[in-house]
Parts: sequence; structure tokens; C-alpha cells
Amino acid sequence: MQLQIIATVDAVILTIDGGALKVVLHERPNDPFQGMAALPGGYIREDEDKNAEDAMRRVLSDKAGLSGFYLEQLATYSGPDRDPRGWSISVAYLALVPADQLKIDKSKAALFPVDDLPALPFDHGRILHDAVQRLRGKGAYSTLPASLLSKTFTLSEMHAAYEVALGMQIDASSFRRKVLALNILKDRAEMRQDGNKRPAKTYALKEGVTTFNRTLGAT
Amino acid sequence: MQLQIIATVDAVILTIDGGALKVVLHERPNDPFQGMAALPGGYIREDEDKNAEDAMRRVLSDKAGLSGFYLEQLATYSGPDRDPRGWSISVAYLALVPADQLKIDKSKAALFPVDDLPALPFDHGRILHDAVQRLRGKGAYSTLPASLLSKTFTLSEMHAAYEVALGMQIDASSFRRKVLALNILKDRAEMRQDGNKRPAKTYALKEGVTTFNRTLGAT
DNA sequence: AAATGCAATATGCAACTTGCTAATTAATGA
DNA sequence: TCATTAATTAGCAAGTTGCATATTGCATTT
Repeated sequence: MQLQIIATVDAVILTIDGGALKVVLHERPNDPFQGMAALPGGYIREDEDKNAEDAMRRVLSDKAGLSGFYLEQLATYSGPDRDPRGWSISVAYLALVPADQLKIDKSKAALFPVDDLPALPFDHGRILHDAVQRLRGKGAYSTLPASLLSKTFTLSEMHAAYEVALGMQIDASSFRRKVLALNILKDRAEMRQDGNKRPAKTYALKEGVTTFNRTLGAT
Repeated sequence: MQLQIIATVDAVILTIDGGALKVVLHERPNDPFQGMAALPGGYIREDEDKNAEDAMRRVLSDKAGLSGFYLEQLATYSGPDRDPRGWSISVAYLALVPADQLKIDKSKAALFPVDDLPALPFDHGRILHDAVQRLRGKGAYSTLPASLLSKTFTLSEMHAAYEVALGMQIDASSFRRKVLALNILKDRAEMRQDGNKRPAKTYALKEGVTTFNRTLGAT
């Protein structure tokens, strides 16, 4: 009653690098599409994975040495044609990783700006597009963009992260006022960031806060 | 390298009935859990379904005679234990259907208020919970709740739908003002709803409008 | 025919938010 | 000490929002 089905997971790993939103693409080691840059992914292993998310974490840990980052399920893509090997179903995830936590093996992977991408295999173009949509949509009224920063950050860094993640300019003054009024941050010790100018106070996200009613951007 | 995997789709069909948000549960005709009320669902058929959504529409059409309603992918649930038959993966969907478009075969299915549910098989309890969360979260700044109304509706009906969908009271006066300012509705002919009182103007959603920046509820 | 009941719809307003622009503050280096 | 630059505050006009109070249009009742 049920034929063989190919079940996989794929990750859209986003980060901020050089003031731009970038995605991690791996060079595929095997067929199909051997040698092409593609979203990192792998098979779900029924014998060892507790579920799809578990499989995704295993793959990300193995392929990219990643752990302790923000991960949310994006959507599931399926059909007979998306993978030349046959009817397949892929659960895609959105991962947000601070740049300094990404250690890329340059012989196998690289960062690409999300608005200047090479042709991608399978339906990875669509998946990537959906991932950016999700970040932009949900990011405006949630702490998602802050997941692209290290645990501790300044308001200027947070402001910049939101601008990059949402792909729009946000008035710095209003941003500070709104963020502070939302009461989603806790203070930390201070530090000067750029080395020369006035030092900025540092903050961290309060636990459990993820979404709010007012928007931090958009219009 | 890949064992047999069970691939299914499940639907959380929500509607407004008697002023409450309700879900359609089907009585399972076969094992496992034969006879229990559960989310309607079925196998993905690789030989005839173009993808998971296609399978979902086929199932809903066959089991409930539904077509032309709002359907969005919710999330995918997987693991070795959720289905006693083995490692399974289920793509869940959220369907929003106007009450008058639902024709339930009472010998096979029934409506249950989402805040007073029977015990559910598999992980259907969690899926249902996630579906309601989605409606409440996304509904505050989107036209989702209006999908629970017929094509044409009055502002009072729309207001009531948002209150039920979001599970909170919303000031009627502000609601009207905001909705009209958002410019997401187009006028229709008028009609009196309750028969005796002042007749209300009717509206329909403009095509393509789905989300907006201001919130229609929440705080 | 006028008064009444009710929901639909509109008005008024004080309190709050928001986008801008213009200060002020804290380091650094000349 | 002063100029420079980023961090952080202030000030304000314009726009929004919640809430309370009218008004309006039918149907039914006096």
C-alpha cells in the first residue's frame, strides 16, 4: 500500500556577515547534483533519529559542528519530481546562527548573500525564499533577528540585526525606545564595541520572551 | 539504507459554531484506535498525489466533501512512537471552513469545542493545540479569522469571528474603525442579518490581502 | 403615527505611540 | 583642550487607540 519514500531534512542556515543576510550552502559530495552548492541536509534515519528535528540537529552537528542555536521548523516539501531519485518528502528548518559561532570548512561550504544566489538544485530556491519570508514576516514582531547575535549585544547591534534581517531601514531612536519599552531585555555589564567611540551598554534577551504585539519595523 | 516509513496527512478543520471555535473530529473506521474521535487524515499516495497538500485535499474531498476553503500547512510531526504501526511522518494542515459550508455526516464525524475536547489518539492533541495557537497568533494581524465566514459578511459578523478565533474580547468601535482604515474590504449590497434590527452593510475581503501591520486584537 | 427596543454606525476625546530632528554624553586621538 | 564619532535622550507634531456617548434605520408596540 505504500511504496518506498525518500524522507530527508534540509536546513536554511542564516547569519549576518559583512552587514548582509547570508545563507550557508554546502557543496554536494554525491549525486544527484554532485558538486553543486545546496542547502545542507540528509536522510532521516529511522533507526537512530527520534524525529525529524532530531535528524536535523544530527545533520547540522555532523556537517557543520553546530549546536545551541535557534532552530524552528519551516515547512515540508514533497512530491515525485523534486528529487530525481523518486517521490520524496523533506522537512525544512530555519536555523539562525550568530556569525562568530559559524566555523565554515571553506573546502566544503560557503556563505552566500540571500539576494545574490547561484542556481540551486531540487526546490532549494523555493525553500530558501520561504525561509527569508518567514524571518522577515515573523521577525518584525518577535525576537527572531536577535538570534543572529551573540548572547550579549548592544542596542546598536540589535538595531543593525533587525535592519538586516527585515531588509529595511528602521529609525534608530524609535527602535531603542520601543525595544526598551517592551521590557524584553535584561541589562549586562558594559563594553565598548568599536574600540574608539562611546561605549555602549550591553543587554541579553530575557528568557521566554519571543513575540510581542507592537512591531519593530514594518509599515 | 531506508526502512519503510509511514507518510500521512492530518487536518485540523476549524469552524465557528454556536459562538464557539470548534474542530471536526472523525470516528476512526479502522485500527489503530478504531472507534476513537480523531483528526481526519489519510495516507499520502505516491502514485496519485502530486504532493502532501494534494493528498490533504483529496482526503478532505473524499471524507468531508470539502473544497474551496482556506488551507495552510501547519507543521510536520514525526517519530517512531506516535503511530503504533511504526516510524511515521505526518504533515498537518490547518483548514478554516465557514459553518454553512460544512456538511457533517453525523454517523461518522462531529464538532467539538476546542477548549473542551475528548482524549485524542496519536499526537493529535498536540497538533490541535498547535493549530489553535497558529490561528490565535497569526489571526491578530491577518485575515485568517475572516476565512471562517462566508464570502460576504457584515462588520458585526467579522467582529464576532475575530473574537471567537482569537479567544478574546475586542472593542467593537475600534475594530470597525481599524478594519475600515486598513482598506482590506470591498463593499457589497446590503442586507439585514437578524431580521428585525437595523440592517447592516455587507463586505467581502479584497483579493490578495492577507496580513497587515496593525493588530486587530491582542495587547 | 409616535414611542420604544436594538443593533449598526458615528463622534469626541484624553492618553498613548510613532517618526523625525535636535540635543547631550562619553570615549579617543590630535 | 578640542574635534570627532557613536550612544543615548529629549521634544514635538501627527497619528492611533480605548472607551464612553451619540445617532440612525428598521420592526414592533402603544
